[in-house]
Amino acid sequence: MRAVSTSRPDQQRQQDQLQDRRRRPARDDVRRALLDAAARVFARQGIDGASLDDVAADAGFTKGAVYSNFGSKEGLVAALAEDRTSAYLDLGLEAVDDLDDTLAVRAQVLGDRLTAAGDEQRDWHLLFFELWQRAVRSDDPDGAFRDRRAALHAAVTAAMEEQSTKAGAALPMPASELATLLMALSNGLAMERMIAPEDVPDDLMGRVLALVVGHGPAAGPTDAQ
Amino acid sequence: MRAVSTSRPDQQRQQDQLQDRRRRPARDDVRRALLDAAARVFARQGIDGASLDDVAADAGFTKGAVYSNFGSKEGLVAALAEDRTSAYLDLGLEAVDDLDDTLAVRAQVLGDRLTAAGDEQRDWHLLFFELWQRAVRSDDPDGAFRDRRAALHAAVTAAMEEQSTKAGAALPMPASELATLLMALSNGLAMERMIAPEDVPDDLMGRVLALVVGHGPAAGPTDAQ
DNA sequence: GTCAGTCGATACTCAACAGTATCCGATACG
DNA sequence: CGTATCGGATACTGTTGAGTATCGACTGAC
Repeated sequence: MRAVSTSRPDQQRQQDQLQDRRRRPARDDVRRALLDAAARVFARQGIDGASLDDVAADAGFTKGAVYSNFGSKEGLVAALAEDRTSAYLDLGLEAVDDLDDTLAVRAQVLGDRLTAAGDEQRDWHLLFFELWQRAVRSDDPDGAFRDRRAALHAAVTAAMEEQSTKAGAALPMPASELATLLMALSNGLAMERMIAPEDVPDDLMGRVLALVVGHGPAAGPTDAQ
Repeated sequence: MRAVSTSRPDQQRQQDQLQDRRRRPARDDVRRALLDAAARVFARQGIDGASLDDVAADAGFTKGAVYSNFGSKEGLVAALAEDRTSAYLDLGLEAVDDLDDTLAVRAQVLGDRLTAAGDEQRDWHLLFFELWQRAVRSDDPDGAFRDRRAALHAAVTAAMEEQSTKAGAALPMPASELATLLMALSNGLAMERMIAPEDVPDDLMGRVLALVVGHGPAAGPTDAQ
């Protein structure tokens, strides 16, 4: 059962890992492994800076597997964007959900969670910025990335409205603008934190969000009128 | 896209433009032209995606000029970072300077200016993000980009403190954190605006800044209601 | 057990590009 | 003028990497 790897080629090592020895891995597993490897390698070296050989080798396969599964490098990138942007959306929503407190406290907690998530997923965040760049450069308005971002924005907006209603407190600006602000702040602070961690305290984002949200036109935290 | 030019090689066209025909352009002019072309081409195609031939051709020269002036592609990128990051710093400081009003109003104006600047300099902003990426990936703590960013942060912090003193109003958080916040917000909102302009109203940044700054612990101006 | 189809490995092609060596003409200086 | 130097053009090299053609082994169906 031990994965003896003395001098046998990569694809056999991979097969040992994924299933029993000499068994061909299921297609979905290969796909997954390649996508995960692509996320790692692209994040570290940049999409343009990484070759398909690099990606495939990291997954324990060869380029052939990539072409068989994704058709081209561009196809791999598109699949990756699809795959990982969904994960991002889920993470954001999860952070907003099932909180039960005043708006300001919720905002604080949300900020802390997003900051922590950004730290843990530094690599993925780098990849995210690169996908964003590609989407902006290719002014195709129907890219997967744009769609996903729009969905995230809509979901966050809805969550904001819901939270505001539940808390019975008005928001300081339209929910949709707050959603934009949240996303911008999350990305912007993550950037600053990556390049100069000492300038971005752990709780900064939470404090700012609490400040903004707690300053509603109809109901601040202390002056409920 | 050939202009009216018939068949004369590029370097002669360039010489015609910069000085009289057949006159060799001054070294500094060549350098400038190459840097400007690099900013344009890199912003549009990405640094990795653009070849030195592309850059040189855009400036009306050939690759030889690049190697003669910058030694390597990496050298060109470094010089570009040096050149353009200074410009960015100046723009930020200029936007903060010579304002004379309440803190909140100043914040509002500052936000508007930064937003407008981001719109006008979309290309440069894209390049900026790519330089940021490179700086983050190469964890060399002494890169020109990091240094420049640190200088900008320090300058903005100082400006914040000065403004706060002049206005006689306390800030809602340390000036240094406000500086971080300002930079993050500027970058983050610029990103959102590039990919989804309709989600980011012109005055959003100004309003948020005013909201934050107007909510000082010791002196909110009138407390918005 | 046999056979067809599939999937990934392997070995290529071909183009693009960073970098280099050399050349040539304009400028600067005697 | 004549000559040396300098800076950019031109032609070349080597390498890298995307994409392709083919091959062989595993799988699943009967």
